[in-house]
Amino acid sequence: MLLRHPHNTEDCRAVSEILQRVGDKWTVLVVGKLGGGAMRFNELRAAVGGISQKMLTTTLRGLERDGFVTRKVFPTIPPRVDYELTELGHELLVPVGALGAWARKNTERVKAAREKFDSEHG
Amino acid sequence: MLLRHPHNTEDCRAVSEILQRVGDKWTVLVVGKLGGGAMRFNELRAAVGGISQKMLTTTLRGLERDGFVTRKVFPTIPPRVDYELTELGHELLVPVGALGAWARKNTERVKAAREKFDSEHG
DNA sequence: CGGCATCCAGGTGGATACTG
DNA sequence: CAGTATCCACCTGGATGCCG
Repeated sequence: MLLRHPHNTEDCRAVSEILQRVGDKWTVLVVGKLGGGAMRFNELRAAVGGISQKMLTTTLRGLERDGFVTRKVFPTIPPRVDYELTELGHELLVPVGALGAWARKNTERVKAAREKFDSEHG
Repeated sequence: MLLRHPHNTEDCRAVSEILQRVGDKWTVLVVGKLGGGAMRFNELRAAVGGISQKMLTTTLRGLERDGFVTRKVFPTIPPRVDYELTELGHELLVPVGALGAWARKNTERVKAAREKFDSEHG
């Protein structure tokens, strides 16, 4: 038998947890932007676009806590804070990027399925 | 080469959308269980565990709408409804499984990072 | 500049009751 | 058995104001 995708409960829970972790509104957008190199707080905010100050702070704190980004404070006036992906953060981008590639490749199929479903169900 | 991952805004949005789509509380659990083959409603509910009737219905409807599962009704008494992954659903499981594999492989690193962060930040 | 504190609207999901 | 309908607690995230 081929090595199939895992479908026992524990593995599914692990998958579910990581997906919920990175599946919030901003996390992958922020991580994606940081994939290009270190950025300052407001620089990152402008690059992501549409994110509130509160949510960028919250998102970055969570990523820092989990070891995906580092936070470097320069005690200057005005203050400067740099955020950068860790090695772990870069590694996370690999499977996330794979999922993204799948998504881009199959948007049309999903869109077609939705239109079919919606037309059939009033 | 630093540009291993896509980090332009459009790609990140696509990734973000699919992650939010499958990043809800139950979707991957349900899809994961269905990866083993077709299942009836209550059978699936017992297999997933802890999911309410309402949420299983909602989750399955969403998956059906997007073309990830099929719903087959047998007009018997009592009624019987089978749910099964489509080809698209099976394909989705590949990148999702990859992310899950990454998650299982790195839980310890994340856990260690969290403990370090929490001990340093009161 | 890069935060934190507060308030609040909307969405998510659980509990319960009812139905063909 | 496999739903639908309703109510409600909680959480996410946006807006605003203040601060070192």
